[in-house]
Amino acid sequence: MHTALPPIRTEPLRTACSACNLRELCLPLGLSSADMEKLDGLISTRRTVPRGESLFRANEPFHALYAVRTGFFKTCLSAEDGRVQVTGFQMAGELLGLDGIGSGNHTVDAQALEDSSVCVLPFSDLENLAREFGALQMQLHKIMSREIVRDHGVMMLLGSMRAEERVAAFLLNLTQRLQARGYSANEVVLRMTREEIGSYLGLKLETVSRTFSRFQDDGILDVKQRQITVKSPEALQRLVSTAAC
Amino acid sequence: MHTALPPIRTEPLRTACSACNLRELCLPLGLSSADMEKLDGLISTRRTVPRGESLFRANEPFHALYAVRTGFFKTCLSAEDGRVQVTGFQMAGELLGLDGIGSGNHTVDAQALEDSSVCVLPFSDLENLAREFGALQMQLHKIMSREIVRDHGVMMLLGSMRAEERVAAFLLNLTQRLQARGYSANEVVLRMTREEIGSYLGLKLETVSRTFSRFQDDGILDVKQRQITVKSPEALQRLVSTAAC
DNA sequence: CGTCTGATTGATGTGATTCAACACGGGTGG
DNA sequence: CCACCCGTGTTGAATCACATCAATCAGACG
Repeated sequence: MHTALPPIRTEPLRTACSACNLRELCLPLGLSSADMEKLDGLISTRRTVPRGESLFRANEPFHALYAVRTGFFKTCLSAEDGRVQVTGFQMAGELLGLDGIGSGNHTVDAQALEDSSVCVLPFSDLENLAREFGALQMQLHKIMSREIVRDHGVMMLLGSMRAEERVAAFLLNLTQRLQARGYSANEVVLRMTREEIGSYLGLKLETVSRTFSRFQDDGILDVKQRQITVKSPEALQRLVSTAAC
Repeated sequence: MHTALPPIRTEPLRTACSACNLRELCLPLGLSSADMEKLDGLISTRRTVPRGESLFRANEPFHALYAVRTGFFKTCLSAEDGRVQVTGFQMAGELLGLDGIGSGNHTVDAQALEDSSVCVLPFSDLENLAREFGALQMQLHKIMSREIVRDHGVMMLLGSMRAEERVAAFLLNLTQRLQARGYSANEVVLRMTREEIGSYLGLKLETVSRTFSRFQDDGILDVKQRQITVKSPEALQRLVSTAAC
């Protein structure tokens, strides 16, 4: 410990991909350190998004993908008639904006559910870099493919699961992703409202609330507002995997 | 007209991408003719899939994407507990297999609903070619992105639409895709059963059947088994867009 | 011509929604 | 510092849309 002057930059030194603690979860996964340095050069901008603000909105022109550094987002698809569907929740290391590539315009709103920061990945630069580095290209393709697979899972959930199973699957998915980021698998602080969970799961907020209460009665969860303690992950797992029987 | 000997090859000359009538709907979209010739070289194999057979199955290793040349497919996701979700129906010009890129294994079963044929696109070759031709890379990214957007639309459908709206949206989507391929927008021969439609839409087959009947009573459709005549596309459109009101 | 799969239709059941009342907690302003 | 308020969450009762169960029908096919 030294007693020298305080650092001149109050802002912390910009974390490079190569030094980012998310590199095993994010775009750089599988890249050599040489390739990763090239990727560092690409990320010239970062952006902070205060809670409640949008990172981008539907119909805005698409220019970049965004990698969540810190915080938590939701993506919403809006229908002409005003209905809104939450299509996903994104946490650190996950990519936002893939929906915009196809048409050149974003198709969903990405809103921060808590104060958040993202790395901006200008897409044409990313494509250029991907053409140079097969590993980056492959990783990008894998990420897009996994998003498709995730969506298929949600389709299964929405198409054929009952409320209890949906909520159980949602909680398991959330805890697993948090665990991969070094958090406890049993303690979750929900960043979203019951209504947002319901929208994602195709349920009304009352049904989500009731299901949480039932899980608490059954000793599976401890629910204190948004503070959830998973007392029996096994029970949740049983609910999703033996659902039809 | 000449009277010479019959052609030596009974098989018709292989259609190249550059000469394919699907090129405006398929991967080659937007490629220069020079690029398209390179793509021709990539497609060394074609495959026919008889009705009822699988093009690939979940958990099989992923090697290639498939472009539907003729016919009709469904993709199914199976849960451990035996439940099955139809995740999509694919027709001429559409790509199959994107789900397999992420893990290296297919995650769904792709089954032909009628005798079909596909172009086989070995994925590593495709990635190599995409690295050479920015236009091909861009087109591949767009196709994957559009699949994500489509999935989001299905999530909206499954999450917040009622049975009538789901069936109306399904029929509209089908007729629009058929129309883009030169078929009538009013006459549809369904290639799938009521049960498969129901699985896709998150409904039971009886509900699908009843909804068809109701549409017929309302004068919106003419239903004769799998032969559907859309008498009022406007009414269908109204159902999906003014649903919440 | 009988069999079989897929489709239709009706009667009944039920899980989720709707509507409504109330509770909680965090923030603001008197 | 407390009263009030507002967004959020919980809970109950009634309702409804879809599922379930069951019978019958229509074509396709051997």
